[in-house]
Amino acid sequence: MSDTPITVVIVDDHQIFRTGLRAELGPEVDVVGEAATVDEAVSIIPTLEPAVVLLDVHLPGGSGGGGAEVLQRLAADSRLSDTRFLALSVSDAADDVVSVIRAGARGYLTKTASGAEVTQAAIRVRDGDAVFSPRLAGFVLDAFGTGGGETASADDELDRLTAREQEVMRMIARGYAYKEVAAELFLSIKTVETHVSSVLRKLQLSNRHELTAWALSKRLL
Amino acid sequence: MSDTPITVVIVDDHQIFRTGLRAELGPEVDVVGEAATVDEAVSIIPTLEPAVVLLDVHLPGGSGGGGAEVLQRLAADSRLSDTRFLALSVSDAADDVVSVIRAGARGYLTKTASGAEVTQAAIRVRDGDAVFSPRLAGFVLDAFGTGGGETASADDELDRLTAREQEVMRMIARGYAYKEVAAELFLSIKTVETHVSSVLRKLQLSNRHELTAWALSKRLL
DNA sequence: CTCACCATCAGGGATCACCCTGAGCCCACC
DNA sequence: GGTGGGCTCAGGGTGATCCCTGATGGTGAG
Repeated sequence: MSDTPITVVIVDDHQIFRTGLRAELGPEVDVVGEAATVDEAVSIIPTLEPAVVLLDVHLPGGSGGGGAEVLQRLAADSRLSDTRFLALSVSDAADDVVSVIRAGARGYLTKTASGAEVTQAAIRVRDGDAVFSPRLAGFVLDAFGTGGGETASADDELDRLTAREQEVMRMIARGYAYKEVAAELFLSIKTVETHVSSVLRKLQLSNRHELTAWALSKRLL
Repeated sequence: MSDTPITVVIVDDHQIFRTGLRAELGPEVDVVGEAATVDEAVSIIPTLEPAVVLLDVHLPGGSGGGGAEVLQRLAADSRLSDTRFLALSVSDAADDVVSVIRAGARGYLTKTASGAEVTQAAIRVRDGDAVFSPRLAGFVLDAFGTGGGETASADDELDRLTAREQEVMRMIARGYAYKEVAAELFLSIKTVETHVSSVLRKLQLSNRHELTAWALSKRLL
């Protein structure tokens, strides 16, 4: 515990929530920046080098990966070796928790938490603890406890897709026609076809309906 | 538009959000009370008689009915004949919107709205307008708009499908190929095609992906 | 009985989905 | 400077999807 405030960046797409969080956080923390989208977060966090990032799980922007995408895209940044991420979400859905924790978050609070609770959680995360909302604690132990060392399997398949493939995959899984994807991403239909074929082959699926089911099961939509 | 501020009650289970909303709302509104649960809301709103209630759709307490339950339990209260309800939610799910609007809310904003937008919406709702987030507007018109007095109910479209058409529709919406449906129901592929065409025409949809989305929105899968 | 509606199926055509091969470009890595 | 991978696009093909027209037989209402 140092005497200087903990520097914090708030990442949330709701302006009202960001304002409320700023007001509710105690003097132990110093909000040095805010971001409302995945891209904004990826842009400002490395320059601000905060001690803790309060990260909303459901975020617009980027390629649709939400808070987990922020973690993935910043994972390799050496400037952030001392930065901890604390996930905040209205959701207590198992898959949301698992994906963001797998991506590197050190804690997970639901937005029912008070400002004081978030403040204390930020302090504990800064000091290396992992913090979870009480009713998630047991569940988290279930999900990670038995699994020993490697988690591997879950995002393994997704990681084998390139960035462009993931982008196309999400739209196809949502039911967009090839021509719609092409128009949206400024590609030719043939390029979209190529990406879709790659995705289906890599995931060992045979059509877009199986892809939709797969994406739903992985909470990618 | 009067010169006196609009009296407002905020109903939301997140303290941080309530604080943020208070801070972001403009001087045109005067927050006279807050509630965090269904029961609290039902208790305080009749005594405060606010002009507008900003009502979260997902609320704890009561019998689990969320914001819609608040509306139902206060519907008969004569003290609230001049009180308007404006729903706020992180969700833009069709069912959430429909249920709370049916229960009597005069508008629906997603929590991505800024404080200024909420302020303006509160003013318009107080003046009798209905206010919806832009991307919900079209959808709401679809669900309620064309029908004058009657909402014509959700099952109306479904009832227009024959038994066989519904059977085929469910399988198509689940992603079955025509030949698979044909094999499962002991029909020729051509018959399946006919039924699918009828379904799409009756529901004014253009392909199986829209059908899947439609069926999901109606919870038929 | 007639008429409307439903379920069944066919032919034919337009479009879309998916696959395979091949190719040019850029960029990072060795 | 070659080598590999990712992104882009094309041609050509097969099967699936969707629409339109048209036909048969059954069934219940008037």
